[in-house]
Amino acid sequence: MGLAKTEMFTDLQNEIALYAKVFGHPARVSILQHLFKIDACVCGDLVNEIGLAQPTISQHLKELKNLGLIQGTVEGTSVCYCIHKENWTQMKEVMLKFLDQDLPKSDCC
Amino acid sequence: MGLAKTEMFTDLQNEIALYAKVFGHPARVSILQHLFKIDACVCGDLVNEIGLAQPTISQHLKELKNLGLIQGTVEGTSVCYCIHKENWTQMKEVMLKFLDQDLPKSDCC
DNA sequence: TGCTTTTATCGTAAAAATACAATAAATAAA
DNA sequence: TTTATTTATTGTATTTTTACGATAAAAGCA
Repeated sequence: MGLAKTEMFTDLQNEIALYAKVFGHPARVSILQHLFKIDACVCGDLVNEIGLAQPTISQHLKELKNLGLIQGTVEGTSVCYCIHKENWTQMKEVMLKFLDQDLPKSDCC
Repeated sequence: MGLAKTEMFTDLQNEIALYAKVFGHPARVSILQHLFKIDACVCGDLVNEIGLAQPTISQHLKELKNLGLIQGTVEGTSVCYCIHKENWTQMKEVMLKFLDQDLPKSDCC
């Protein structure tokens, strides 16, 4: 992207945007859905599950890990990933507060 | 961004990603928060409210409108924008279902 | 009609995101 | 130690996003 002028926005606005940006790609949505679905760690089968090259998946996993939404533990030659429960809950609170604002009762335009 | 291979993902995954992408910039988050805050239409003061150039704001508004999250009606020389209530509610349902999935009870990694 | 105000569009420079081949790194197995 | 397996990193071409100056378009006012 071009350079977003983050300094002119509040911390909350930037935080919401950062979370949203990581959900802004279907591959990462897919990875997260898979982690929820299997209800456990994913050890290595993500590349087969999603049809992207291994470096691409690794890059997406890194972004999710950088935001703290998933965690990975080394298990032999492979790495097991799962949802970071605490951080996911914290993210959810922030996003729900943004999405769940009261809509105006009156019709204006 | 580079080209996302949307054809290899489900409609839902692409829909979630599209909504998230539009929230993935603090300026658009700010615009939406302002629309909620004033609980009415915004007619022209968005450029002063947010510190970006007028064409930039116009571009962000267009993206929000393209996704149907806001609507605008012409009012003289200015245009009044507000949240599109039905579409916002629909978007919220999709996003909440994604964010509010059950976390695994067991600690795996 | 001519001028002002407000918003949209066009064009474009700069920066970021995406995808993947090539390669490195790390661990297990032989 | 050598080989195999799995994941991370590097490098890079392509595309998209962002921001804004310049300009057009649309409506009100003089």
